[in-house]
Amino acid sequence: MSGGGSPSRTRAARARRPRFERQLPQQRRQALIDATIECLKRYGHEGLSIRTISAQAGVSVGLINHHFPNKNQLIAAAYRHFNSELVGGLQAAVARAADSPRARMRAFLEASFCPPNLDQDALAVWVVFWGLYRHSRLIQRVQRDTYRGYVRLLRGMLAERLAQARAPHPRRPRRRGRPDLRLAAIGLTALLDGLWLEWCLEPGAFRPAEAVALCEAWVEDLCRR
Amino acid sequence: MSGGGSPSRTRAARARRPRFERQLPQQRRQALIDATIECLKRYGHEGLSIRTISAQAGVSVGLINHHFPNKNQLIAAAYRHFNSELVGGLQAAVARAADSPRARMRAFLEASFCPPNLDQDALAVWVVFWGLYRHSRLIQRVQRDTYRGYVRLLRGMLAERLAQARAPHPRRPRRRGRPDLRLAAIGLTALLDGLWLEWCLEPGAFRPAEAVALCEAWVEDLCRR
DNA sequence: GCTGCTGTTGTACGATCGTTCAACAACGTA
DNA sequence: TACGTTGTTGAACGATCGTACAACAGCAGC
Repeated sequence: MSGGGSPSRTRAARARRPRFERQLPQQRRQALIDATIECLKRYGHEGLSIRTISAQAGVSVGLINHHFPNKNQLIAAAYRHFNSELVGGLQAAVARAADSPRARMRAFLEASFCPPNLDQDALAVWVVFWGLYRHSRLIQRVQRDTYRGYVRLLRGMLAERLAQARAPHPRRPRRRGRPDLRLAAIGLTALLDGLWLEWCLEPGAFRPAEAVALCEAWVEDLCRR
Repeated sequence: MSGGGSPSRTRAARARRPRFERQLPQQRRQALIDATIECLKRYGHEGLSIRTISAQAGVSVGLINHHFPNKNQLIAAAYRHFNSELVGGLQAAVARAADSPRARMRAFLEASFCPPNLDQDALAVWVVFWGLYRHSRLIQRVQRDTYRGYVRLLRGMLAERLAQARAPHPRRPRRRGRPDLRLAAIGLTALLDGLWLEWCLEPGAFRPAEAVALCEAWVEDLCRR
């Protein structure tokens, strides 16, 4: 209606709103990844459809296959992004903390039990990705690539925390039954993940601060052994 | 080919293999539920299709809607069965154990870290169900119905275990910082679930016995406080 | 203002989805 | 042996799925 019917380059024709905006591939790819995660949060596994995602991103159905070879590659890219956001956020929180093993561990735990990590929507996203894990080599590869960074971060902090606890009495004999670092890391990871899972499933069951306290108490017990 | 072309009731006609076997609704329903779980183990979320499930059960596509009003009801029934198998198995293990709080707790833990509960296939099934949780009221209802039994079992055992630990010194004042039963149950559940999850994701990372030991050490620490 | 590239659109296609339903057939009953 | 009940089949329906592709159009460079 509002002008522009003529093909001649009148001022009105030039001023009309473009039907779409071209973007750099990198930006568009990221927008599609964000839309994928948003769809997972809103609709769960059913949100993983080309049409749902493209609608969420405000683009046409054909665009996804222009930027990604197929749907699975988009999902894997979204999983990679989601994972690195988590690990990156935790690393940043640790880096911001005071320069002591105890403070770093606390910062790590508090970041783990805060938004955006402690979020029911986030659990919904994780769970769908986990459900794809067994039958998608792409997802398995992303998992292997990113999980390493998480384990290294947690293990490093636990190691320096335990080392500090022993430091005041360097010649004290190692008590029988002191768990090795490997089992300690396994246990802390389990407690952390389990609490995180429980809270997301039933946010009213306990407060995030209680989860942090439970984890810290666990580490304290380890140090006292 | 092999006889029976004639509609007359010859002996060959009567002896021919029936094209299908009628079953009681209850039996057929259970067979469909079993097939659903088997499909989830084999194909993950993609196994949740009417055709896949009916093929697994060896019946036609139409039969499912004869025994279940729709697909979601079948899935919910499968989830209910899967849950009660778990809780029932754990209860049975506890009932078989010696009559002491410590033995019961150990039996519970060992059953938790044994097949069929400790199983990668089982995790794949759980994860798909969890992915449906947020967007299916049916699944939410089943979860609410069955999870209660699990929590009650675990909480009861932990309560008697902690009570026993206090028993020898009934008049000893309650120490500062002793966690209440509520938080203790939350922590044990988290540790248990987290270890179970970790093992299923990476079965080589630790042995089931180590998981049991970690949980028992955690309970021991609780008792000593 | 024109041209070229390429990001973007939207229709079309075949496959598969959940569900329906008329017809079939197994088997208890008389 | 004939009948009636009802568990069972399998074709068919419309909807939706992922992907392909020809046409369109935004925008930089000349």
